[in-house]
Parts: sequence; structure tokens; C-alpha cells
Amino acid sequence: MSGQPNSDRRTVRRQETRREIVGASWDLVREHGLAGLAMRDLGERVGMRAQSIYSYFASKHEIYDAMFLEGYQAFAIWMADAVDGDAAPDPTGAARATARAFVEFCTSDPVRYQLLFQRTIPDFVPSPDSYAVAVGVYAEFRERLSAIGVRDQATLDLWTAMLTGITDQQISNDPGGDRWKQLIDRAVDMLLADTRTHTNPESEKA
Amino acid sequence: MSGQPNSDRRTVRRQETRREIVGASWDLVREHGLAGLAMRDLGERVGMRAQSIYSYFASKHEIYDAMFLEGYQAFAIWMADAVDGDAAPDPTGAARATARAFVEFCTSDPVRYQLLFQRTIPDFVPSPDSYAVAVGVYAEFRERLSAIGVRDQATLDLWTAMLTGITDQQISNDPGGDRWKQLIDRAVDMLLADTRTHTNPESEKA
DNA sequence: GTCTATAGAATGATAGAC
DNA sequence: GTCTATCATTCTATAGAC
Repeated sequence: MSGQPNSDRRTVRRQETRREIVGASWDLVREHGLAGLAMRDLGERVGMRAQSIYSYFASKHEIYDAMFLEGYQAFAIWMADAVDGDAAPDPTGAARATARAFVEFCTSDPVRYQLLFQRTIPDFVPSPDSYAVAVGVYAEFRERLSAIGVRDQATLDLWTAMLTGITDQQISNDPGGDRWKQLIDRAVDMLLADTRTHTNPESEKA
Repeated sequence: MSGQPNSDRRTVRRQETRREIVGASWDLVREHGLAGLAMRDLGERVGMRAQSIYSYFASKHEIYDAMFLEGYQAFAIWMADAVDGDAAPDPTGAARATARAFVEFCTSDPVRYQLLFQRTIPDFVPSPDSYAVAVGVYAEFRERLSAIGVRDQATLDLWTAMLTGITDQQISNDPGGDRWKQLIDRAVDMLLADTRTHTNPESEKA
């Protein structure tokens, strides 16, 4: 039959354990903060000694890297799902849906937001592979905004500032609540009006 | 003449050294990040052993607390100065000046912004005294926005989200530049238009 | 692959001589 | 008030037995 069945099984088992370790890491950073991830705690959580984890990941940064990659993949799926349901909605509706999806993704898991979109872990740099995925996913998001009418850089910068501003305030000053989230639609309307004023219709086709 | 001249001199000398330590702390956190402040480095910087600093501050948190207080006092002065120059400007001009002053204060010293307006040092809680000063200064800022026409909570939240969003993006993605800062006037115009739409003229006098 | 043992480097803070 | 000496803790990571 197929060659090296033992080897395959081992590979599968190994991948499962790696996933388990990454999953436990997410739990721990949600409890103790992103920088508070300790190999000892992690080992205890998955039922082995801290040193044994090095059989699966060469370093702690490699674990962060796996989380970083997983986070961006989750972001791509989340944003795709958020638009699938709507069959050709009006422009305002589409813009609101995109903005809501983005803020909801970020605030639903503050630590993940921190890992993906803020620079807060000392000395952590994503691997080239993970970074490439991140860049691709970000390009998708940019296209989504482009479809809404956000095309030039300055306008895009204004949108990202507004949406991350709402996100940050929500996370910092009303975690678990919706004090800033409920301002999303109002913010989008405001941004759309501004965008239409500042976008030259001629250059839109460029 | 006056009693206890020796004691007075000692007190003055002591205050000077405390100031020197706090100043060196600012330098160090700008170099190594807010969490990267180490007592050993600090001692080296002020020309004494790390242990000797404990004669001036009971703990590292007490040093953070002194920086926190100093930062809010600097904020109050900065914002007051920013408006003094303008003799009864038009409403839009006043709003722009306030927004520019706020963002400029924050981006001119990212670590200070982090200490004052973000929650990022593990286990650091300002002392009641310092916190009281912070609350007072924040109330002043709120009044300043109220003068611009920002009175209800939701509108205030939208303004803070926009201004901190611009600040965060500027610090994170274009440190030292002005890519987001140059959007301030546009953002203010946008916010003012929105604020006038959402504010009931009747309730403004309330 | 998991363990014990341990290296090696930081850190904040205290005790007590001077 | 400053020093030396030192404690106590925490952490990542490696070596080698089993």
C-alpha cells in the first residue's frame, strides 16, 4: 500500500500537538497578556515540561509566529464571511458591514489584535512566510475598501485611523461593552461624506 | 533667622536629585521602551549604584508615578499654551488648533503618550494624588472640546477615537513623519460637520 | 519525545557597613 | 546617602539520560 505509514502517523500526531500548543498559547496570552507568555506555564497547560516544547518549536518566537499566521488567516476568513451574506447591498450598507466586521474582529480578541496590528512584542519579527501571508491579507482588505470608494492613500489613512481609533478606545476604556462600537455607523456615514467630497470622480477610473 | 537651614538645604538637594532621577528615567524609557526601564541602567545614568536610588524612591513604580504626574502637568501647560496665542479665532480655527495641539503633544513623545493615555505597564497603578491630577487635567481638556461644540458623550467619544486613531497610526506606522498628522484639519472639518448634524441646538444651552 | 539537571542572564529589592 | 554583598525570583534555552 502507501509507503511509510508510521512516518505519516507521526507527522499527523506531531501536527496535532503543535496545534494544541498554539491553542494553549492563545489561552495563556488572553489570561496574562501577550508578553506574559511563559514556557513554564505553557508546558503545564499542555501537560509536559517546558523544555519538551522545544521538540515542537525551536523558540518562543516561533510560537508567536504560528499565532501570527493563524491570526491573519482567521482575519481573511472573518472578512470574507462578513460580506458573503449580503447580496449586492447599497454602498452605504457595504461600507458599514465592512467597518463593523473589522472592528468586531479586533475587539472580539484584543490580544490577537495586539499581535496582528500593533507592534508590541519586543524583538518579535514575523517570519518571511507569515509576513507574506499578512501582506496578502492586508491587500485583500485594501481592495474591500477600494470597492467602497476609498482609493487614494490619504483617504485610506483617514479610514484606518478612524476604525483603529474606535477599536482602541473600545478595548482600552470599555472592554466587553459597545460604547464605541455603536458609533461605527455614524463614523462610516461621516467618512463616506468626506470621501465623496475629497475624491475626484475623474481619477476614480484610473 | 529662619529655623533649620541645614534641613532646608538637604530637602532642596534631595528634590534636585529626585528630579535628576526622573529626568534620566525619561531618557531611558525613550531609548529602551516604557517597560525596559531597569534600576541598574538608571543608577548608571545618574552616577550611582542601583541600590542607592531606593533612598529617593521606595520602588520602581514610584518613579513611574512621578513620571505620570509630570506628564499630565506638561499636558496641561501644552494645551494652555496652544490656545493662548489665538485671540478669539473662528470656531473651525479653534477646533483645528486644539486637535493639532493634542496630536502634536502625543506624537512628540510616544513613550509619554503610552504612559499617560494607554494602559501598558503591567501592574502600574497611579497613586491617588497623581490620579487626581490626571482627572483634573482631563476635565480641562473636555471643557476645551465643549467650547468647540462637543458636548454629548457620544460626540466626545467619536472625537477622541478619531484623534487617538490618528495619533496611534502616526506613531506606529510613520514615526517622526507627518503622514497622518497632515490629515488633522480634514478630520476636524469632517467631525465638525458631523457634530453640527448630531447636536440638537436646543440642548446646547443646557 | 519526554524527562532531570542546569546553565546563564536578567530583574527588583533588602541588610548592614561606613 | 552611598556603598558592597546578596537574596530571591523569573525567564529562555541546552545537554544528556532514558
